[in-house]
Amino acid sequence: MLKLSKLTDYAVVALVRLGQKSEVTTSPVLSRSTGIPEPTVAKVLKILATQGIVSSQRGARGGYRLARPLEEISIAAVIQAIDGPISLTTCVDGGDCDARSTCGLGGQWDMVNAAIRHALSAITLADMKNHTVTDRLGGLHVPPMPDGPEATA
Amino acid sequence: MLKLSKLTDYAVVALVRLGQKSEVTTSPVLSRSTGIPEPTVAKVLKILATQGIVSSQRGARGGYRLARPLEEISIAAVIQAIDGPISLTTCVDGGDCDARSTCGLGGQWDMVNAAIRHALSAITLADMKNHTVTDRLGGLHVPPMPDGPEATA
DNA sequence: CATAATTGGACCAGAACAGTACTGTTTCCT
DNA sequence: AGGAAACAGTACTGTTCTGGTCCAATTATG
Repeated sequence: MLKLSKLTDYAVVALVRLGQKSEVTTSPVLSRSTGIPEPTVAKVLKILATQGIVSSQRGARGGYRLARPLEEISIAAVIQAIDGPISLTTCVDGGDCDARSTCGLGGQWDMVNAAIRHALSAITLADMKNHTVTDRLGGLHVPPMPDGPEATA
Repeated sequence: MLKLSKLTDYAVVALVRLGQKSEVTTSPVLSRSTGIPEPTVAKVLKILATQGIVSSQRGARGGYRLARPLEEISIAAVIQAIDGPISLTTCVDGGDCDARSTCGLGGQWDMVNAAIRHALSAITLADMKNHTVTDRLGGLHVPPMPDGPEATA
């Protein structure tokens, strides 16, 4: 379906929320403020920590914090952190393709991959937060939450 | 992994090959000329027929034929035919998202989806064929990719 | 009209993913 | 110090989806 994993979706949500507060935040708090199940959000944060997207603080009073400002994190980076490399086909450069000699289109997919990657790299998490481009949202859309309507959990 | 199904890859290969002959072609013939297993190529063509990408002729002496010239078929169309709609998340407009009220980013993904769709719509099957870099099959070299074929509209 | 060729649709097996749970390590607070 | 809180890593389970196979409907041909 050419859809990215739900984990990635969660990652973006959590990261945007995380970018709205400067102090470290724990998984349970993030879970409550985003609506994502606690184990899942914990898993996502864990992965993001290993990829350097967020920095973690262990121990009591620990939590997670954005390693970079939202403006510096592209959607592509998040996708690559969670879902792995962005390669539409297995026929990428270096990949093994048994029908390579007969398929006739060499590595044309690289062009497509590059296009996708470029489009995804141009959008940052800040773009996801600032509702700049999207007034055309016909449906229900959420008010731009002032600042953490939870935090006092 | 943000990769599309192998079926889609096969579809592109089969379509490009199909575009190189004007008469109707059967699945077995296409299988032999592409290297794709017969049942698989048959399945792919079947799906493409239902989506109107190719026209089919049942019965003896039947086969498949391109419904549109290669130049008129975009990669996006093929992907949508095989993999379904291009929607990176389930949170698209009209989709059901239980965490919609809390995720905080309304339908920002639509912007990302649109970017992807645009990038994919700009590449046609003719672009996949016409290509001059098919000479280096064994090597891994990325085609000229200045800044993305067309992603910045 | 019978036969053969070919598409059309349904079915089944395998893998990949999402989600959950558990255990271990680290750090703060009392 | 001792206990509690929170991250880190691993393992497991259930579900979904892709990929592949088989049988039925259809049509030209002899």
